[in-house]
Amino acid sequence: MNEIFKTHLEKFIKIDEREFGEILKFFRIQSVPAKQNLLEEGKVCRDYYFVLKGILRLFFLNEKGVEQTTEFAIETWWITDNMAYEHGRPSSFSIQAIEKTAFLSISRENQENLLREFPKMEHYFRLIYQRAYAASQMRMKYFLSYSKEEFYFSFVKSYPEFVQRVPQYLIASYLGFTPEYLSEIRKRQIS
Amino acid sequence: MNEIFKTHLEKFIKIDEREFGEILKFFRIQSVPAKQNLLEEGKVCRDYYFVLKGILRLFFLNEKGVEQTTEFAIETWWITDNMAYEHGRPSSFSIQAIEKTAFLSISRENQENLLREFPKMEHYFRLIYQRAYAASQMRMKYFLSYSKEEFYFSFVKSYPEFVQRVPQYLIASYLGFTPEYLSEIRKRQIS
DNA sequence: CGGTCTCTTGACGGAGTTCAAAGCTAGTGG
DNA sequence: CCACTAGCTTTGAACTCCGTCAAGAGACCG
Repeated sequence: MNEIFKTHLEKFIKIDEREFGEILKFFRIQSVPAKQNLLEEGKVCRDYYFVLKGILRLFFLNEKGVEQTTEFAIETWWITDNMAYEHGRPSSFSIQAIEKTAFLSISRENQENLLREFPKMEHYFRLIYQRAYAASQMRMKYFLSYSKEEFYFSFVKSYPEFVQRVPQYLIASYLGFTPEYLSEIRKRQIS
Repeated sequence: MNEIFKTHLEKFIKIDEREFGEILKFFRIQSVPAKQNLLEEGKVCRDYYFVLKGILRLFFLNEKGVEQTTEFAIETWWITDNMAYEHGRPSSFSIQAIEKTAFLSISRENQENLLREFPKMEHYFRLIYQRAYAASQMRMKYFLSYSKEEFYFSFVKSYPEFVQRVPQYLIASYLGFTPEYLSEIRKRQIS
């Protein structure tokens, strides 16, 4: 399972077996069943998660008490409440497994030590954050430029795997509208 | 003017006068009047911008030909089309000065060389991207949890300086609605 | 003081929400 | 392997937030 992480790292940095072993020591490997929470809104956010197998989602409860999903993470994606993680503060989000999920986790202290000891990991994380930020910048663009209907179809086209693996009401939530409206959109397309 | 950059850097890394001089060589310093573009949609995005004095905005033309602003940058903020910058591709956005603006710019090749030569700058940029990503994650949360009216008032509260310095129609655009509706919201509040 | 850019007003329409109920599907235990 | 149940998806009707359009009122600049 750890091989997934090694293969992923090698896309960004050169790394040998011994080094990888040293790096792994900073992480914990865990596995949770579907529906289980890794982090709960209001609790201090200590860890950053890397998905090895499965899907996680990030969400919060809006004022009506409805869960609002804002991010998914599949294999080789990182996920956390970054603001809370960085400042060691209570989280504004919860994180939950959608499928049975295996993942690595690293605490902020461990991450700091890791980056100090392995400058190539500083390089790696700089690239990871840079890409994550670039992706979220584009997401905001799509969000503002498309109608909800166009937004849904562009999402399906870009991430067909999500539509397979994630229930529709979560996709609707992620895209910022109701499951009822998503159902209506889909009906239009089929006919 | 360069002192602004040095003071900013010192919040993240230790740096002496000689080193700062070396680092500065990777940048160009420029100044543009209000309304001038630094980057135009469709043209290759080569530079990353750091605002010393003034305000920049990032925007694109939607299908109706209306400018949609998605980001502002004031003093000590970085701004670019990150996706295009990273891949050296044509930009999906334009960047324009709102006020007369002085800024530093660095090309991607220069940034790569800078980070290779000064590992502490790799550390600096890792932190910058991490924060930018965390902020955009929270922005998405606000975007999805608030009504347009609440979103406007929370924005005014968090960034009063923007409301002072930026015309209302740009703020409306940034928040994802029309200047007419913003006007209506403001009328409600006053009465 | 003229002209252009920005902000306000109001009438109307439509995209998307809400609520309630029925139809499906998949997982679970017997 | 079937039956039951809980959770997910679909339907439809009423409603509302917000966009569109068009016109007027300020404000700022040369």
